[in-house]
Amino acid sequence: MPKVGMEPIRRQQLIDATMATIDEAGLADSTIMQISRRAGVSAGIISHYFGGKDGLLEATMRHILADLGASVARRRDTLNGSDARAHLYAIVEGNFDRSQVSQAVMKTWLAFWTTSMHKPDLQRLQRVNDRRLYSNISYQFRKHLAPARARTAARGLAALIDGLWLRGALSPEKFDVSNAVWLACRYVDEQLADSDNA
Amino acid sequence: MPKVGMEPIRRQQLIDATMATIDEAGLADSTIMQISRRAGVSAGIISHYFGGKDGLLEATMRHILADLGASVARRRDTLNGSDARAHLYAIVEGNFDRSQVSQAVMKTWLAFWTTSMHKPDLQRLQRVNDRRLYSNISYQFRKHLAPARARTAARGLAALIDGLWLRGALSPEKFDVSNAVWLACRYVDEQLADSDNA
DNA sequence: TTTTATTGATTGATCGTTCAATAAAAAATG
DNA sequence: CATTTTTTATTGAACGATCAATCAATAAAA
Repeated sequence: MPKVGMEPIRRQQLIDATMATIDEAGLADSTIMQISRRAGVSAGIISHYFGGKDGLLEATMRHILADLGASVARRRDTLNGSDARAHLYAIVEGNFDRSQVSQAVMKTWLAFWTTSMHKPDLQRLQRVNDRRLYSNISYQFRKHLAPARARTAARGLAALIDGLWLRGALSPEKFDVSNAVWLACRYVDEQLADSDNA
Repeated sequence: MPKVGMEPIRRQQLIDATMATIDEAGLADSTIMQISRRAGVSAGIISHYFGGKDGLLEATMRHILADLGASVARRRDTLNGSDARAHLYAIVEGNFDRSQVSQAVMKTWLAFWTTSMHKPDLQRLQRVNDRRLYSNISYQFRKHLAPARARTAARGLAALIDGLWLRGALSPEKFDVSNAVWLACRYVDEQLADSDNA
């Protein structure tokens, strides 16, 4: 089996297996033996490629964060120079991208949020992502709203996105993604409409 | 030390110690020895009063859920027969009650959310609480909005509350509770204002 | 003397890590 | 082209550490 250039393949297999295992058993009950077995390799491989279980978990979180960033960036690249509303819509839609709303990804996200509270490395990762979402939203709102109002609108939209996403993750029912996107976009409309009055 | 009627005292001590330990080390790294040591008792006591570690965790979650329910109920009892807006404000304020926004409680909440995804017992608890929040909000909105619009407004407000709360929990900065309450109440205002148009 | 409350060492099981052994591909050699 | 040699990839048993649960012993109140 050994062939050169296995590293990126194994890394991806193990990251996928990690999310699938977390989806099935939860992070607390995910052992490296379950993960490696699902990936079709031995347990020792994990320490070889990731230095240990912690390294695998951090790599998995980085992978999810990169996916989210790419989902948003992809949609925003299609509208160069469009108005703020279109950018805000793109941000909302990117956050509810297909790659972000599978059971496995949502459960992994939540598990990492919980874990990151006590692990500085993961906390830093989570925070960078959080600030980026807020900054992007805030920047767009500032095009139409005074700074203080833009900050408020950005806080509200970021919270609404996270909240819809969280409730979708926790609910046993199927996550109605298009309804969540619609709700968040309506919030954008309401905030921008307020710029006429005030 | 042994005196009759120790059970309720010990149970409360152990539940408090559980939240404090989760706050400090996270649920994943909270052992029954750490918890019992913090409570000033031996490890064996936990199995004696709660049947095991799982029983202690479920009792802790029940305790937090009861606190949240009481926080909301207390505020709503003071306004018998008031209008929908006042009830919705009370629900918002109850969800951001002092007892719900301490670091220890927020970290415990998040840990239980994550765990509940894989433990039917905890999932049922979490779900009952979730439905109650939504039902209460939805009922109030229906006084002023058509059913479909009331449902949407309720989904939005519930998500906004959870999202603000989640971002407050995850942020390293101090949770600006009054700002969160204000933001959620503004959302209530906007939804009720829409009943004039449409 | 009886009952209630509590202890904490022991037990059994689980898990992450390590590392010497192995196997296959790639490179070197004739 | 056939072979040996080297490199790369992988295995999985053994080890050490950790933890939840148990239960016989203990101590204080009733």
